[in-house]
Amino acid sequence: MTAISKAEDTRQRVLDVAARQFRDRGYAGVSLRDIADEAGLKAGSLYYHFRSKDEIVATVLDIGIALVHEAVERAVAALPQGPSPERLLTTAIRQHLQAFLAYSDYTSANVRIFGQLPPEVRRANLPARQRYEALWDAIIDRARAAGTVRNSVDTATFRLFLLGAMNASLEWFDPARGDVDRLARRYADLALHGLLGRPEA
Amino acid sequence: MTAISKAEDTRQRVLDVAARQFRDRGYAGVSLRDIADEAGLKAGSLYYHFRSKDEIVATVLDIGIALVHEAVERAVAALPQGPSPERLLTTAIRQHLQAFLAYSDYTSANVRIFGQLPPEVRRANLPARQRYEALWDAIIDRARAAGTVRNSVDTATFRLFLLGAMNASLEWFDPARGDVDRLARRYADLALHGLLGRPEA
DNA sequence: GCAGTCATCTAACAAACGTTAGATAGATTT
DNA sequence: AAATCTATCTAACGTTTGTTAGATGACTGC
Repeated sequence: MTAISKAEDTRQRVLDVAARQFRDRGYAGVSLRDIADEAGLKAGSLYYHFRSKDEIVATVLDIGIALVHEAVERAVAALPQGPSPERLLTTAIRQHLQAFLAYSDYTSANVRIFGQLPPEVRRANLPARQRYEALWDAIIDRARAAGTVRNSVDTATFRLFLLGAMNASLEWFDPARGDVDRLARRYADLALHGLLGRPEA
Repeated sequence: MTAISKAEDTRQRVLDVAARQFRDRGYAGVSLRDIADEAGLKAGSLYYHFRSKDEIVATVLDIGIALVHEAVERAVAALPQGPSPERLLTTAIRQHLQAFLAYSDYTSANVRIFGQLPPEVRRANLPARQRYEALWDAIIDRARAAGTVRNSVDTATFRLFLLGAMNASLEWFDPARGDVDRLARRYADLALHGLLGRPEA
């Protein structure tokens, strides 16, 4: 049995509760007493684990990005050499959606409340965001190198378009009632071929 | 000169200020004193114009949806008879993005803070949301009737995909520095033909 | 010039906020 | 058994919250 200290256990429970409450009611809409209540301790005790409310939300943000980043990076690295653009992007899309929706309390902090946080908190998490964007740009450019990507499509534009579409699934998709894999197949198909398929001349 | 009552003028100013502050700091992160300060009156005076803070945010939500709904509906109705799917969807996408970004303080309330609002406020605005979704489904189905839409693509899935991608532009696109029309052309191209264009057999 | 409506103000309310200091009980180490 | 460390609690702090009641001065219609 691995020795998990009581503090670490409590800390994790606090973060889980905080992430879910931030998602539902926003950063300012959740008080430390709300979090403490549901995590089974008193508001003052939170300060044994975190220096401030800002530090709690910053930790939630970091965890959310890290989980998705690792999942996508690992899956793409595990592909056989020289995958087709379809295979490469379908894999990245599936992994993003799976991780994103599996840890949706944490990831939704990044989507829903990032823009409402104190500037210092935002600033601290920007590097992690930019690294994840860079990962996607690299994936898209790798697909482009295989030759079948349309030249008229800009990498950053496509990345913003695709991540926007995927991240919005947080607002309506319920993994308990729908099949994430099927969603991923449909979104990959749309991202790669669009509503119509072949463009006109 | 049309006689705009002083009350109506103040009311509009309050809504403008409230929308922008909600966007930046969330619903609970903005106090009535914050709004009153920037609108040039005292917190208590807000109650001459609105019954509660909830009513202010509900009004902001309504305005945001109504502006975009009307813009898209009007532009689609003004198209010549029997437009091609490309023309129809490109027009709808352009209008959505133009209105969405032009009134971004109001529309971002719908995207950013809707999920964090008290359930009664959410419930009151659901019908307007559903009507806008129905408008898009009608547009997509009309394109489908023209025959060139791929059968494998589901209407609701495409609508969620596309609206998600477009609405995310709120988080990064600055109309003062970029060309909304160009963004619309690129997004329409991606939505219709994807990254690759023609799907494989 | 008077009455009434309009739009705003001041001042207060109880409740809730993030945060801190110091006490406390159980576990671990000496 | 004593001393230390760990994790939590209680109780309070000053500030801010949404909201209300009643006063106030400026316009409007007569």
